[in-house]
Amino acid sequence: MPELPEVEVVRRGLDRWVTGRIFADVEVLHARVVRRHEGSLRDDLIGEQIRCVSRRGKYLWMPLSNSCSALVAHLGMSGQLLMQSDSTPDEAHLRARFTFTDPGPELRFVDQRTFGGLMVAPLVGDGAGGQLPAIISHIARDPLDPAFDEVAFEMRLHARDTEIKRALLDQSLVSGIGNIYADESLWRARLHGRCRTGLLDGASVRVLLRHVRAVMSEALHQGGTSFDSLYVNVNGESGYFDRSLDAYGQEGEPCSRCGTLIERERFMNRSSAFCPRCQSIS
DNA sequence: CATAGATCCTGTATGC
DNA sequence: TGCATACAGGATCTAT
Repeated sequence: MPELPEVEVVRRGLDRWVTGRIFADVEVLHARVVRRHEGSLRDDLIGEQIRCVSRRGKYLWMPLSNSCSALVAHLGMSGQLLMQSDSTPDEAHLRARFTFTDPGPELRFVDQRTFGGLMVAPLVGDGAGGQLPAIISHIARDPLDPAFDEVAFEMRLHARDTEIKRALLDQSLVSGIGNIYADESLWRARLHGRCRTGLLDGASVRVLLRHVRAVMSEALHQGGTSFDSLYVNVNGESGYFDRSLDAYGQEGEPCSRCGTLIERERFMNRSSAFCPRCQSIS
């Protein structure tokens, strides 16, 4: 599942391979991929040059040379952005193809479950001298963003009456965290996902954030190694970071801290893995 | 308004 | 063997 580290790996790859290139053609092979786009993606992109590749949380966008809009991408659950030679056979779940005016590789969007999407959207100021697509202005900065406001996050978290895991997954509070890194961060912080946010003091929140940053940084560091082919497997099965997981997917395995068997419970329509002994609910 | 739950989607794994 | 069901979950929409 692509969360912040995986999306950042993709961003770095795209930045190197598509920045400065000009769209020659766009082929949408599955209507659902552009369900949030009004009009023709092709018409809005042909002739536009990509200025750079940016990211906030799990969203990617490529500002265009018209200087007022960007191609926005979200990988959803299973999306991949791949650089491929035009002679490479189409992938089974190829949803969109972007070709360029130069002879370099084409860009493909492959997405088995079609939770991902593409759209061209207007850019607005981000309040700190930068720009971001208006459509994602509700997405909070992520914990690796230098402009992430830790104190403001603490206050918003404390004011909220909900469970801490739900809050971590709320992209309008803090972005980039998905089910895997939420479980890992909570395990490291010895917090149960159902712990109420109102019970956490500032120190606890800071410790939790420190673990969020650490686990994401470690995953990002390892993700860099599989990057040469410009292929990042984001279907949750491959996993260069799998060996480092202490909670996610570890149901029935002994907790690497105390030996108690990791348990799993359904929560928010998804699985939560945790150590029933280490992780406190209050 | 804030929070909780339902929903979309398809390949893989499991159960009978 | 074959069919049916459960499961994976990010973001958004709907309900309370």
